[in-house]
Amino acid sequence: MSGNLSQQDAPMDAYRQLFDGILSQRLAPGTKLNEVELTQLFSVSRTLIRQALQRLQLEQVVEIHKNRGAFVAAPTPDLAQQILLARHTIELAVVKLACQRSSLIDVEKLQFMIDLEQAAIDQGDMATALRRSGEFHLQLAIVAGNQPFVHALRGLISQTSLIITMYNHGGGNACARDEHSHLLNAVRRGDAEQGQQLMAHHLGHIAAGCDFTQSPQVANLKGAFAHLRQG
Amino acid sequence: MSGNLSQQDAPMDAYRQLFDGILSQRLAPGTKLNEVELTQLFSVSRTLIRQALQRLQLEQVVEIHKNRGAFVAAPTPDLAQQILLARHTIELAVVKLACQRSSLIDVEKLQFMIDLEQAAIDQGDMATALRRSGEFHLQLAIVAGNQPFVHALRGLISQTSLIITMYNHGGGNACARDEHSHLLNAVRRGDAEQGQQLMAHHLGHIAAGCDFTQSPQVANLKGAFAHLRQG
DNA sequence: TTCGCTTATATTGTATACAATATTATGTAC
DNA sequence: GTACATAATATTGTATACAATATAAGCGAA
Repeated sequence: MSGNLSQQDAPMDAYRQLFDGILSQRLAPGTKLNEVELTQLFSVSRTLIRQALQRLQLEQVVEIHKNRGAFVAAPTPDLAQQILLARHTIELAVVKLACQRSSLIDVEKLQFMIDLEQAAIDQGDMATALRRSGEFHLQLAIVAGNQPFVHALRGLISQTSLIITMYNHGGGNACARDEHSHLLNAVRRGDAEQGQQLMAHHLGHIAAGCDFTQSPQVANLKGAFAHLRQG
Repeated sequence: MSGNLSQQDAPMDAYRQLFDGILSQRLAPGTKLNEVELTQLFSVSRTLIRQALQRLQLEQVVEIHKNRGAFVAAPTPDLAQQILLARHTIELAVVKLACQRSSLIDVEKLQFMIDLEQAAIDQGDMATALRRSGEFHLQLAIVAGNQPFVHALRGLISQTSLIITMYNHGGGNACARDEHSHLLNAVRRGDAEQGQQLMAHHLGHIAAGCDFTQSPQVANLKGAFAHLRQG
């Protein structure tokens, strides 16, 4: 049903916790990810922590500096624009494929994800909304049926979350629901032309909502995972 | 000058050996990569072998099945076409950027890489030629100045090598030199339109050279690395 | 023989131990 | 007090040891 990269593993656990922490903006860009702290937070050995960190690095969400440790990535304005351009290129191709291939079930699932995103928005939980927005885009790539696109977008979408955390100045993301809905309508009708146009606008809005002249806030590690400290 | 992903490390060593082995077609698709055998071949501990394998997995060049081990990836015909489509999408964008941004030094380096590839062809070393062909495409992405494209293409190009190993039936790749040269000419002139057209043809030829109706040859591990066995 | 079961071996998964490097703290000279 | 050198600490890098799983071998019954 979804990308089957060996689910339910123990290593996956630390990975997903960190991944969600980053996408939900609990882990701010630049945050140092101390390995032993993470072992205590997740109750696994450093081996698995390091696996998770390496994977996150290869997804470009974490930077690892030799002998210095791992940090949540903090894309520069220049890199941020490269990322958004890459998304533009890939997602235009994705939406075209999705328009050509999507089944009824695909559309239903996408609609469900839009509803989930909206629910988060209604509750004022913008962090969750942001994460679900990303999941919608990724699902679109899955529907498109192109594994390399899914793979590439997984990293790019996560990085976009970091970009929004760093450079977005409120407001801009609220219109996301309508844009996703309109996008899905184009997919429903199989109107690739229209779908691509909407996607281009949508991604353009993300970029437009960002101010690439000022910099980050760096949170601390234990604070971000306070909710799962037992003691 | 090139992508600076921490060079000269010990872990990099095992990674690069395996990577080159795959790209040079010494390691055939489907080959089981036994961890202890690799420790002996490369004289490092399993820790580093596993790191290398994980990285190769995330580049989609190796598949790791839980409790079963690592195998050189063997793309199905369907996946192969997805990969070539992804390359088409990304590399058309890449060549456009390269046409807009390339400096004189960039062009010289690209020309040098074409010469290297041709040298390998002249010596009849098609495996090396294939690897260098891939390096040319990757360098083009570097010149284009888009890090996500570089990142994505690294994996896609490697996978293409596997595809050619599995499905290509001779001949088709010989025309590569001229195609790369023509491509570079378009970049020199900054003619994005022409560059994209040539790139589309070039990638089309790769696909055209493949017969997706028959399957692989699987080599053994020790044979592929016989040249570095000290004994 | 061949199928199925049981046991032995091999291989991978995870945790720990040790080594190398970087960071911080301490103390002394100026 | 500041700057520098040196020592103590903390953190990461790598190798090994142990656990869990899968694979292969042996064996008996149909």
